[in-house]
Amino acid sequence: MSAQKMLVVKMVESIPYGKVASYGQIGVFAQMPRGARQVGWILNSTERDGELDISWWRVVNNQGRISIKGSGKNTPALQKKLLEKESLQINDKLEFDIEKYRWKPTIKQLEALGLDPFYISHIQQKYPSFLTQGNN
DNA sequence: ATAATGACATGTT
DNA sequence: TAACATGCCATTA
Repeated sequence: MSAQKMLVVKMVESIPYGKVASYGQIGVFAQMPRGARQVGWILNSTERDGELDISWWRVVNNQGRISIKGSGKNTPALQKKLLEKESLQINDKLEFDIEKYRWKPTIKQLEALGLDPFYISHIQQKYPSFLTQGNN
C-alpha cells in the first residue's frame, strides 16, 4: 500500500464517532491538496479489497451530502443508516448540515498525526473551516 | 498513447 | 436555489 493511501486511511480513522469530514478535507490533511477525487478512489477500493476495515461512511461531500454512487456493497442508504446511528440528522435527499458535524481537529491533534507545523499553518491560512482555530 | 470516467470542489450564471 | 463550467488527477477503457 502506498504511503499516500496509508495517510488517507490514518486521517479517516481519526474522524471521531458522530463526526464527518469532506473528501477534500481528508485530501488536505493527507497532504494532497487537490486530491478529493483520489480520496474517493481510495475509499472505493477498500470496499472491494476487504483488506481494510475503515470508517468510510464518515467521509462525505463538502456540500453536506452523501455522494456515493452505491453500485457495490456500500450504498448511499447504508451510509445514511450508519451516520444516523451516530446521531446525524439527514433528510430524504441525503443532505445534512455539514458544519454542524464537521470534524475540526486542533493544531495539536494534527501535529500528533504527523503533520508538519509549517504545513498546518498553511492549512489554517487557506482552509480555516477545516480545523479548530485558536491556540490549542 | 489518448480519451472517458468518477464516493470531488469551487466559482459563475 | 439550481444548473453549468472548469479544474483536478488516478484509474479504466
